[in-house]
Amino acid sequence: MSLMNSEDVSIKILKALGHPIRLQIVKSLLSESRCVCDLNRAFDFSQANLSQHLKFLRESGILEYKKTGVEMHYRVKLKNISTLLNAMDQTVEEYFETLDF
Amino acid sequence: MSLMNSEDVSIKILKALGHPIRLQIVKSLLSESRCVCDLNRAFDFSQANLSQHLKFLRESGILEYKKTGVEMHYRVKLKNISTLLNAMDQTVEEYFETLDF
DNA sequence: CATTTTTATAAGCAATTGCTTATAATGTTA
DNA sequence: TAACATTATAAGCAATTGCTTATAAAAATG
Repeated sequence: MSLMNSEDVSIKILKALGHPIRLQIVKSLLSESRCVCDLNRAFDFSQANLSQHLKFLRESGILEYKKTGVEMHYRVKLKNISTLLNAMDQTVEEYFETLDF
Repeated sequence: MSLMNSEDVSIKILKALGHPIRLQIVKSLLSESRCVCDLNRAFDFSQANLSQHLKFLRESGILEYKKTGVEMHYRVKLKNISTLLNAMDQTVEEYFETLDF
């Protein structure tokens, strides 16, 4: 796992963000940390599915968590993800501008 | 295809970039446009494989091409991809800084 | 202590992705 | 025009991904 080079890390992060559920989770954690139960109430995918996506995001390095009693509190570990997602929004805006109609 | 909303576009772009070959192709096109034959010589994946990845990148909106004789010249259509990839590099840097050792 | 809440993980399966091989189509050149 | 160069696409298959259902473990509560 620590044998990863820069390119591996890039790919891992891009893959992690390149899924609608995971992107939604990350966005919802940008401003504040939340426990799994909270996320589970907010969205309507199954608990198992949510947990699996959280695992993926953890392993990509994007999220980290802290245990408090039974609850697991997740938050964004990489501050730069915020900048990255802003750049993403800009790119999407440009995408729509380039559409011929 | 034009029924895509912002989130769909984000996902499509992230998925397109989230593959080592495609990321490599996009990076190699950041500074200049190149024909497929050129890319085919530069990298060592099969012509069919290269062509399929180019199709994916075209359909994500990231690349565009122009036909000149038999040659197809590809280039980056979304200028913001450059900013996005810079943010990506920053994030990767942060990733390595956060590693415990 | 039995029950409930919170979370993770494993197993199984359908859907998607990615690659190879083969073929076709369109220009170019001898 | 025959051979070659450039590119795209289709078919087939293995590998990966994503979901559901089921189960387990740990902490909180009655």
